[in-house]
Amino acid sequence: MNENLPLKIMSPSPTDNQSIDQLPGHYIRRLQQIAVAIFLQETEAFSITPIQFAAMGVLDKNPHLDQKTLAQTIGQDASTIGGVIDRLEARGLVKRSPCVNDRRAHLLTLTDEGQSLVQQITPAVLKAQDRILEPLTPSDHATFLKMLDILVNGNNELSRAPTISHHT
Amino acid sequence: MNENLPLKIMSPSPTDNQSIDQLPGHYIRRLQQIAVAIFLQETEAFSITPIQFAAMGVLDKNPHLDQKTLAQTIGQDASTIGGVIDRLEARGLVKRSPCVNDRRAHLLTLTDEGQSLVQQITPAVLKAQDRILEPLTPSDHATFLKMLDILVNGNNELSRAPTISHHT
DNA sequence: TTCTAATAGTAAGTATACTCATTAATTACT
DNA sequence: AGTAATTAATGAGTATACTTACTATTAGAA
Repeated sequence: MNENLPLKIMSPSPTDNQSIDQLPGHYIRRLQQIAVAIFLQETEAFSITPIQFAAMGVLDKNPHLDQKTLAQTIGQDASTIGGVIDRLEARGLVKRSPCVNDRRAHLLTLTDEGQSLVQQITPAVLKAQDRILEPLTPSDHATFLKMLDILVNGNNELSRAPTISHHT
Repeated sequence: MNENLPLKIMSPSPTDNQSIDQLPGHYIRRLQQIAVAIFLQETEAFSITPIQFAAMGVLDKNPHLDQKTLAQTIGQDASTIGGVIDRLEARGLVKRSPCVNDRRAHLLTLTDEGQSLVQQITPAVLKAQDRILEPLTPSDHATFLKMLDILVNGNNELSRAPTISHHT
């Protein structure tokens, strides 16, 4: 009869269904969306994405890094980082230079403009991080970060782009 | 002199730099990558993505949902869900039918094949969720999920695709 | 009731994030 | 030394995930 009524008219909250709401994967995805949204809000004036900032932050501390090592450092696929660097290079924030020791590799360095941008944007990035955790009590911040660390490092080898380990 | 040496030769661990490792946003992104990787591993035989499963799971419990409501339910943008449904429809798992009450809207329903797939894949999905949390002690599972819930719901309005609330 | 505002869905554009395949260069092995 | 295996980077292809703009439709207000 009312077969073609949109459900929201009959039931205002399809979120009542349990299967989605209880899956950690779903919450993790939502939190990631929110973290990105907050980051973009706080850094709006700079037109920078979280990944672009992560890449520039690593290059700021480690100039002359090759793309592969940069990708591993921030937990990224080699072919993803290529596009990220393309965009940063197009904006004049990063420079690719040939590596004399390995002519396959390109070494990456921040330009002066790139270094300046990292300095300018850092306070906004830190504020974004605070805002993400704000709903938790201060004492829970450390607990949550600790658990994130355990989960990421405990599952590290399962990721498609495992972060470099020290092999001590 | 060694200006063009790749850094990994000079220093085996660019991950030593602190700025990235301490940012919760970075850890959240890494955990999301890992959660997707585990999901895809466990459900490999079905060629389904986390978002596709989330959409089908909601439609399984709530047939005749319109796209907008579905998108809000799983915390997704309206234009993203269009492509997701396109792909599910192309595989014959979901059917779009016109809504007689609102000719702008399309109502979504799982096909028999879609329902069957949800049933078949659910155990693998649940196993994937367990694997994500495995590095934590069992008692920490609940704590972590509780914190995720606080963070997601506490920041919900900041997301680009806020989940429907009940307006009680 | 007609004109306007809001809404559902789509489309185009950008940016991750992965896959597999390819190319070029290097390393390892015979 | 010469061949084989490995590696760094790129390119094509797919799938989120967002933006703004656009169309069609509906709802509301003068």
